[in-house]
Amino acid sequence: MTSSTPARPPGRPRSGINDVVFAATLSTVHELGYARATVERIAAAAGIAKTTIYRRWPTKGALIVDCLLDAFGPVPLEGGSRAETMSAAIRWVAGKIGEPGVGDAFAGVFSDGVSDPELRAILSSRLQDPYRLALQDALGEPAHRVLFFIDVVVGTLLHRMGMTGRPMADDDIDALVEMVLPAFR
Amino acid sequence: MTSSTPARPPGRPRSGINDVVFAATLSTVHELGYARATVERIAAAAGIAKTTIYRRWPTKGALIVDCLLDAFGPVPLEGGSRAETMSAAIRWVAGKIGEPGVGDAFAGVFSDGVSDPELRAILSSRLQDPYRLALQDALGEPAHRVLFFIDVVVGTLLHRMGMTGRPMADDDIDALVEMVLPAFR
DNA sequence: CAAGTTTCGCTACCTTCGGTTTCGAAACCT
DNA sequence: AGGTTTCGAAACCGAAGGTAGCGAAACTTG
Repeated sequence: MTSSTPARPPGRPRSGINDVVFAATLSTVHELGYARATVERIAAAAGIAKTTIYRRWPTKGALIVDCLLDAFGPVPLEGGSRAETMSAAIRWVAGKIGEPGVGDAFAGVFSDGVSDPELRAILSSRLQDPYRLALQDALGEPAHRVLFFIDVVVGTLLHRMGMTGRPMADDDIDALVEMVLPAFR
Repeated sequence: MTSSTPARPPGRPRSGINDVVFAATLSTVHELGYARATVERIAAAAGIAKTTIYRRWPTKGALIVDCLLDAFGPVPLEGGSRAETMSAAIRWVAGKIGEPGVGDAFAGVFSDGVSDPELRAILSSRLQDPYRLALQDALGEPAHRVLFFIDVVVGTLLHRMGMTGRPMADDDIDALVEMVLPAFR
């Protein structure tokens, strides 16, 4: 059973700072915006060196994606009607995007991906795919329908965030839910 | 009547290169992506000096916005039923975003605006507002409803473009039209 | 305790890019 | 010809992503 207790590798162990870095990332992005939240500033806010960040994440984009994965966590999909499941998912992602720093970081890394195919691949495979698969399973919809659903919901929320700098208000989220549900009845 | 013939100002006149610059911008963005389409490369593609561009547009973002204004032109809103008007507007913007370079440029400048309030103001006032006002007039909807309509349509199209690198396919545009229309009946 | 291994912090550095400055040459009007 | 403005070219600045090198710190194993 040596493989099940994979004896800690030699050398100095990594300090458990991922959570600190994620928190520093969100707060820095929230305070300064995505572009001014440089890796150096994030490192300073986390109380570590910039090189330590680059030792763990290959690029700023990868750091942001991991940070978003940590911030979002799993999508809540407890049983209920299809309409309830979809409504809950929409309100959940809208709430997350409204949390301080999350929406800015999301919109920022999404924007960077527009002109960076490698980042786009990371974004698609690490961030979008897990939720897409969970939704396919919960809703019994084919992949392209779920991708369309994600485009509409996330696209709308990010467009509002990007144009106004603020998350979407609750009554518009209600309108979004009421518009999307009939299309997937 | 001296004011109606505003005697050309003295000095060397500006050469008529705006159209050349716009074309060079779109083709460069299309070939290299938004981030790699540097002002220097755009200028080279247009056969002019970088400083000439900065003499006419204060920032890269302002150049892109003017380029997009030129590329989009006025939204076609000839009379017809509300449904026909909205459907035509959706398909028109989807087609424009699908033109080479336009979608990339739009998504890129939108992304930059996320962390640049000044650019966001330019984007909102010069690009979004004219179309919003035209739609308010044509549809008889209040501002916040038209803004929601724009968030949904443009947000969805840009999210698809940003995640896949390609414009949305026709059948998904059909689904978008069929989802949006009942919400504005 | 000593050797070996890995991570950490720090500093310096490279490259790219947006944007500015400077200057001489060209184009236009009077 | 003289005045005014634009153009192209080149050098330059500052910010930011990302890298390299080094000594010190933190572990494991003998």
